[in-house]
Amino acid sequence: MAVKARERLLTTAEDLFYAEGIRAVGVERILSASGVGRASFYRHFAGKDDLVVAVLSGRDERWRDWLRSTVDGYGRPAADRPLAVFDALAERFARDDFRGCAFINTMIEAADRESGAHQVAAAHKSAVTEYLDALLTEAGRDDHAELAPELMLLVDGAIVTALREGNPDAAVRAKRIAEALLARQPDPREAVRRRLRVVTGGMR
Amino acid sequence: MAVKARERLLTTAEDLFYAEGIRAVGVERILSASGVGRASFYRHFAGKDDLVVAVLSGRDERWRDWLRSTVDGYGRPAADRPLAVFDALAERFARDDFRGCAFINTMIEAADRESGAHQVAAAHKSAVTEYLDALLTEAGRDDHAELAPELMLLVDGAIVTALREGNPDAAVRAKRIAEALLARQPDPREAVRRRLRVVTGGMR
DNA sequence: AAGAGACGGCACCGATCGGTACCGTCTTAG
DNA sequence: CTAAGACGGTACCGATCGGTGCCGTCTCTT
Repeated sequence: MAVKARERLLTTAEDLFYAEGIRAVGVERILSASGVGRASFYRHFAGKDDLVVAVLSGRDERWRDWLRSTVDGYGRPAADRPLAVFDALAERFARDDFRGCAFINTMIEAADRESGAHQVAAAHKSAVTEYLDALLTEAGRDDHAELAPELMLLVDGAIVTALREGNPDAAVRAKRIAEALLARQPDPREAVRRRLRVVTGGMR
Repeated sequence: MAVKARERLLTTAEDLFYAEGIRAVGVERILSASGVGRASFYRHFAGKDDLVVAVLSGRDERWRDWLRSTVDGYGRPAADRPLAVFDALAERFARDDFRGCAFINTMIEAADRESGAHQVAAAHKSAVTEYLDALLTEAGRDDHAELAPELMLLVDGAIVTALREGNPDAAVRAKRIAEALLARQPDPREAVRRRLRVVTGGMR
């Protein structure tokens, strides 16, 4: 066996789900495309839902590894790395099989928030937000806690826009917005609060 | 007949499609929920695809009417109206049946760009972008042509984020980003180009 | 060489998909 | 009052959905 059945199922399903949507792809399609027998499929996975969760979990891990290594690969100083995220996105958007964010797509397709697929997708977005927070912190931004969700909104907006327009322009557009955001004069009241927090650090 | 069958089909289908997704809702569900007979459905619509396009077209028109009248209803000066869009969004996000943007959802669900549903959805987004452009122009922004797609990216980002987080916070977040964006120092080269365009206006 | 486990193929299940045909009823306009 | 048309109900169609069971083969390990 060149490649194990389980692996073939995962990669085939990931490609089909991403390209056409989870609901649009039946088990039969995955079986014939992967060359795996029907019985073997149900030996490896409890059912389609189980496969979906496994596919998304794998993609989550690999996607975040890709982002981290791509941003690191640019070799820019820490201060520039938050913006470099949008350069990485531009690479993604230019791929000819780009079909948006698999996790956003899943949260929209799997309307039920309790479903396993929906929760894996939600967890992915939280993890990426945390990564942005870390990048901002390493860049020395005191306002990282406010900026991270704002950058995340720009990331998701860029992804949806790129999908909608069918070209990668949205990445540079989002980067320009992020530049304006990072250049923003911090709210003076917030700044005072932050300074106080440092001075009284740890006190209660 | 209190309400005509066609109307009941459209409103019922719109609710179900928006709440659960187009693919997730079968014709049978729409029929039983609306109380319309199967034959009557196919008398009014060529098929499910036809119904989907009709539903989306209606929603497109009503959604844009709602946005325009809501923004106008705030009674703010023209200069503040672009930002008021995000106040309107906040109202939408707070509705308990909020499930994101029906058109983004459709473009994601209907992966085929050639499908009627996909194209209606794409046209909706273009129309909203034009509306933003008009608001910015009326606000006296020379850079309206660059700003409109940027605001649109923020709108879509806010919608997706609000859906993801399950609360309306993303609206104020996007508004703060938009404020930073509108306060941005215009690119001096762009400003020169704009000034030139005015001076040589209409010349060729 | 032999046994075990992984595998692909296939038949089959009930449920549901989108869609068609026909029929009796109810409303409405002339 | 009557004829026409809109309507709801139902039976039915082939196709596909997710899922189960069995069977023969192929490949490893011992």
